[in-house]
Amino acid sequence: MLLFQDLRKAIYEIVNEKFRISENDVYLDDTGHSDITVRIFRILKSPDGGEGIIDEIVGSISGKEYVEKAVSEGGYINVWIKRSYMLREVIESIEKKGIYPDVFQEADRVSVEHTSANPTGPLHIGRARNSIIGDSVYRILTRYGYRTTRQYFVNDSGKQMISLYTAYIRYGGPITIDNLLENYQRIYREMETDPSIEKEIERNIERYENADPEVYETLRKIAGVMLDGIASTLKRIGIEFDEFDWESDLLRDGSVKKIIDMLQTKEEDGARYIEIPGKKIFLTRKDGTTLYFARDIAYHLFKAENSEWIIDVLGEDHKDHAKSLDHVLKQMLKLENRISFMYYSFITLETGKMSTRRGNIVTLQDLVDRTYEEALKIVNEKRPDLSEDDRRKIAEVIATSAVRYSIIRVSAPKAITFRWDEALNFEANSAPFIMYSHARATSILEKAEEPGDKYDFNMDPEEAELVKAMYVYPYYLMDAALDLKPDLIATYLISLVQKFNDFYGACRVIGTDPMTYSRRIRIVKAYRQILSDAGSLIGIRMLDQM
RNA sequence: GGGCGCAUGGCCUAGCCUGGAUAGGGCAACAGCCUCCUAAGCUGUAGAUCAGGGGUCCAAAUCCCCUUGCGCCCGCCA
Repeated sequence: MLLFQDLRKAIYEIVNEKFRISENDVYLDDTGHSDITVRIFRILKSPDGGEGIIDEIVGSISGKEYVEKAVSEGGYINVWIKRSYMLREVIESIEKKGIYPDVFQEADRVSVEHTSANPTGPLHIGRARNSIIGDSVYRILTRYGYRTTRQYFVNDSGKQMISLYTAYIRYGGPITIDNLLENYQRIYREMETDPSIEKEIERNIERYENADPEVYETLRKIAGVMLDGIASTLKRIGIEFDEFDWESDLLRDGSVKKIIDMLQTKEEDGARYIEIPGKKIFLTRKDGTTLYFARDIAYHLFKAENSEWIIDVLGEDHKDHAKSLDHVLKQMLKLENRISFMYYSFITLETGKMSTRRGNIVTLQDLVDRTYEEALKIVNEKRPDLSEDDRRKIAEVIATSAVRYSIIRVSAPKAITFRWDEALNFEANSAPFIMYSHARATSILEKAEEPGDKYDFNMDPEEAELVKAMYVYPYYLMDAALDLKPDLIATYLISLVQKFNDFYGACRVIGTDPMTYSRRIRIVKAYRQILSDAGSLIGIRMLDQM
């Protein structure tokens, strides 16, 4: 089986044999000039290049069985791949293996750590960007053939968490998300005028690190309730974890202490720190309690035991932290695992930054709920023929897919200003736009009879374009996986759906002659399969009707 | 003050790493398309000094430098 990337490589080698070029000079063209373009400015300019050699190269490329034609135009050789070849590759893979492509297989184990939000309150949409990016990366790498583990590092021993605990002790009330959150916001307000609170928190940190069972048990219970809230909201949009790794476990089994002893620490007022180029990094406070950096080193060494490739999804505020961490792990501790940090910019509201402590947040829960209400309204309008239960189920799938799509479609380094009207737009460039085409494709197949075994390749232009868009899927999958760019899948999906919509408008399936019918049914089946495959990578669930 | 990131039609966004053929989409606007597989769709019109300036190159949205604006960081917080 030759995928697009194999063809590209083969053509590169043909050209490179005659004249040294860069691999980047052979690329997927999406401007309509060709399928694969070879840039030959360098050859034309060269004294030993020129027309003769170009003709020879064009001749060799034309000779390949999958090449429709190759022509030199201006500074390019435009290569067209046979659509029949593309169609056969896609259809055979799907009919024989049930999936396209089926060739990816990687030996390495990958740890994807994402979310890892302090369980001090419900997840807001800024934090949810972390989860959505992380889960998409997990899905893409898994599809690409890696053995992946999703990990959440639960901070139950930092100052914020102890503050939450201290607030609970001071103000009481039930251990519920609402009450704990109210207490948490209250303690930060009162801390401003009452310095004794700070002291109380410090004492509790010390008690916690010294495994005072009273503090430990209550705090784990509090963290558990908060974490359950976060986890169940995430589960609603299809995000789950393989492991919840608790900071306090690393504290209790001595691994944090071991790390601190291993490093060449210096002291200042009893606080231990290390020096890396340009800065001091404190690992402990003067009272001996540990700091996040120390615990994070221990955590990364823990992850490194089971994964060759460690991926952290982090907010842009963690860039310096991660850079220092990377230095310590690789330079000082000689860790050889591959480590990738993915950064994303924040989501802000039109009214400004979000803050759990101050309470001005849009939670993921709010967003999904409101998106669901909006989706339900539209489904009720469009499909009064369906049962209420069906309409609710459809609205739920639309809402969860739409929320994920609206966040993943923007590349990670770009800041997002959240606007309700944009979040609730279900037209083109949204998950419902993608899902709708799946429902239409399904509808055709439901009405259709089984086609014959034979089909021909006399495709209309819109069919041929759709076939190319499907054939090229592995190429985008590869880029998204290796460059860690889940947003590429969103871009790909939209272009694929647009090609299907063109096909749908221009080409009848049902009621055509047997050979055409047989081919088009196969195309629609393949499309449906590839669409839900690619959609699932970014958490879009397909519906058979909507 | 130092560091990192971002800037593309009224609005949102792709392309930038790896420089090359008319800068792709979408929203909003305007004009059309349902006796035909779901109109959450499709077709067309209009709209862009690719933040500004300089440089490198046969060729710059893309690479380099400067400037401006915005976001983030510079804790014995995480």
